[in-house]
Amino acid sequence: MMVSKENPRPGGRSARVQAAVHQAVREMLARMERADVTIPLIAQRANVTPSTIYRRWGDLQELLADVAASRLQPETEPLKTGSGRSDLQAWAEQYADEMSSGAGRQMIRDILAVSGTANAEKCAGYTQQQLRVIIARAEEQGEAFPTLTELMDFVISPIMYRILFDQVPNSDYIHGLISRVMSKVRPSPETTETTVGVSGA
Amino acid sequence: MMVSKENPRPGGRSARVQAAVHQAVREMLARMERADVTIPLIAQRANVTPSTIYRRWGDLQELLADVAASRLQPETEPLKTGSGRSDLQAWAEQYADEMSSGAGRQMIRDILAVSGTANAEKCAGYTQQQLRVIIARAEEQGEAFPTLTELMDFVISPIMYRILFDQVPNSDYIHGLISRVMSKVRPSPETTETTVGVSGA
DNA sequence: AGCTAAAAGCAAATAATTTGCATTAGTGGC
DNA sequence: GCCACTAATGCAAATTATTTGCTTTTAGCT
Repeated sequence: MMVSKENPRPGGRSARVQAAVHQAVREMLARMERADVTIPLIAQRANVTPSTIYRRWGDLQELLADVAASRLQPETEPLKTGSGRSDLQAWAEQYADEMSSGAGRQMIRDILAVSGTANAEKCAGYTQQQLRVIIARAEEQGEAFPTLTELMDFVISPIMYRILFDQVPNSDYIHGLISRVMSKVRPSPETTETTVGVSGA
Repeated sequence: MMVSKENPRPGGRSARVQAAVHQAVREMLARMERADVTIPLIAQRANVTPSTIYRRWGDLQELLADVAASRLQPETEPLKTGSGRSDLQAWAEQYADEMSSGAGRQMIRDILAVSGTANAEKCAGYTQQQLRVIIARAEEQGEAFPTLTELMDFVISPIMYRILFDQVPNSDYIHGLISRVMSKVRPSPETTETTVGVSGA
């Protein structure tokens, strides 16, 4: 059988505890200052003993990262808006909005704060999944379209950098990124620049 | 007078305490597991009482972020290698190396982990400072060269994204990014795409 | 030199974290 | 379906980190 590598024993109670703790964290993050969120308080709200949380997650950072990663999982496919390009524009704007909101920003930070990269990779994986859907649709319709690597490098990365280091990217900025990456598409049938591809997976 | 906005009273003792604490943190990060670095231990090594650290920095995360930000300040100008492009290539490779090393990665994470964006902005500011030097040199020699915004968006951002979310960028990858951003230079004298510029500062 | 207040030290009080042991409740064998 | 097995949780004591009121030191100023 093997349900998954994680949770050696995912049956009833463990799952309930995990759900209760996650929900407690989400509620508390919504209702109070993040600095006031502590493991003992979370435990109390989740009707769980603190040592359970310490044993399962280790510390607050890891727990917050775990919760954030699960919240960043997209629940819907990118909207169909008519063309690959406009799908991309609409999706990227929503992505930037969600990520640059106070809550979104904090979730990314929580994910990046822990030393293990598992959550961060999961997060990037979600993004790539969404982009692949858009790419596949565009190609199905015969549109020339950037590769996944190009989109990650020249649309997602600049947006994320600004969110993390600078200021929030607005809609015009995103439009500019997309214009630029689209204009590069199909520069010539066989061409230079195979060096960019590193994508893997 | 007004020495700076920070440190209302930067004279002798405060400065000594700050230096001792910073050095203690650097030494401990070099010598032990980060999970074992605690404020009481830092205080002991710096010959300072823990409450001093708590009052000045608040908590361990803020202290680590402060130390990391000060360590990321570049100490030298980008090397001159002959052309703007090769300056950029050399500098970007070194930047990526430093940032993707275990220590560099951790410093970025420490900086991003705190809610205030002051340290993150400082860090991005350092990068821009270095790039401006390269740009100025290139333009002085009449080379066509990308703008600061273009370099941040299409060279730095992809590198940083990979470091944070994915895997370390290698030299070929960076070369590809630079080729691409250079190939876009001077598409036409007066041109479209004024929408990309948001740089500020 | 002397005054003032910011910064640091000290120690007691509070809160978080760790840990050993007891209990509960999934999982698989029968 | 019952039983044995063991992972996961609960509980409470011990440890460690953090906060806080008060005192002492010392930089900055006149």
